[in-house]
Amino acid sequence: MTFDALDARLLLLLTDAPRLGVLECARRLGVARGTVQARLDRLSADGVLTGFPPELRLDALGYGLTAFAVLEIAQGRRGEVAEELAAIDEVCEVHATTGQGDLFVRMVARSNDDLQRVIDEVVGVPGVRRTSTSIALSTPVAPRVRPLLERIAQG
Amino acid sequence: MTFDALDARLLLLLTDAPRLGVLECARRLGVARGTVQARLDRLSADGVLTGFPPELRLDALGYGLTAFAVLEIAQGRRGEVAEELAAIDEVCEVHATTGQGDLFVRMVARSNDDLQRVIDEVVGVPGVRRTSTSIALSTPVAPRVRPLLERIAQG
DNA sequence: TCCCCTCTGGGCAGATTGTTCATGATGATC
DNA sequence: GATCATCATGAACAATCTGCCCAGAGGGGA
Repeated sequence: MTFDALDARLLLLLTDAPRLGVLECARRLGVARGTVQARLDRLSADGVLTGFPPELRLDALGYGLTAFAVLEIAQGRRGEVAEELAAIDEVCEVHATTGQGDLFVRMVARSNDDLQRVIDEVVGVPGVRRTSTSIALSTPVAPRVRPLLERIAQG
Repeated sequence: MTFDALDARLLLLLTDAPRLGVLECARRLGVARGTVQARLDRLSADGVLTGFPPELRLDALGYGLTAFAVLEIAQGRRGEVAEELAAIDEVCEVHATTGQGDLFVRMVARSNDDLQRVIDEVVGVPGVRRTSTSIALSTPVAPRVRPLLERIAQG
């Protein structure tokens, strides 16, 4: 499985203008249309490119608050707890981590009251021992992959 | 600015099949093509829908390790530190938070050695006081918005 | 040298896009 | 109750793009 500069340039292009057609991509990259099609197919087949999910500004949707929680889990109940967390709509991301905590959770909410409710729900999951939460005040660097792609593209 | 069930259903549809054409969306939603077009335009104009970035599996790209760091920052140097962090390619996300730490960082790396290097780079940013890092062992819930959309769509 | 793989450039029929228009339905305003 | 603005519909148009096919060229490895 290879990933060359052309792949990276293609993905960068699609990052900037994701609903671009194959033909237009080919033009901008200076390659044949079939090449772009083949690359996209291959990237998908290899599992590198898993999709183009819509990127939403949750705050514009009413979910203006983001909070993080570190959960300490009772012995051997991690999987079970993770499942319960996944069932909570406002839980947007869960990682199992090394270190002080066992699970790391990102969640969103509409208001302070709403956040209180979500947090209660999260820490109320059976198997959760100790928790510590903090609220995101701002996001200096929003989730991104661009720099890595640019490096591969020899930007 | 409104966001109704149709908008949510449209976005869900695009979540599942992002490179779907407008016409096909219209068919599946059972509405006229112009309606879908208008909705997409409006969502973009309103800033709710900011794009369709390609979703990559970084591990398939060689970046198999994800780590989190909580940084305590020297008084009044948060902005400055955030800028420095943004300049590090492997830093994929930074949040300013309340609570024990001041900045929360997500980063990726190719290997343990590589991670060591990245961490050194991060904690070496001038203005960073104390740090604590942990490695993501698994990701039970990958970043998602789906449940919230489904709720709005009255799923 | 030969083989394999990829990229290229072309062509084809069929589908899709952006756009515009007139027509209803809905709901708010006066 | 009448009027107006807003939004969805369905249809039409030319232009473009898609998926698919093919033959040929070039580079790398056996």
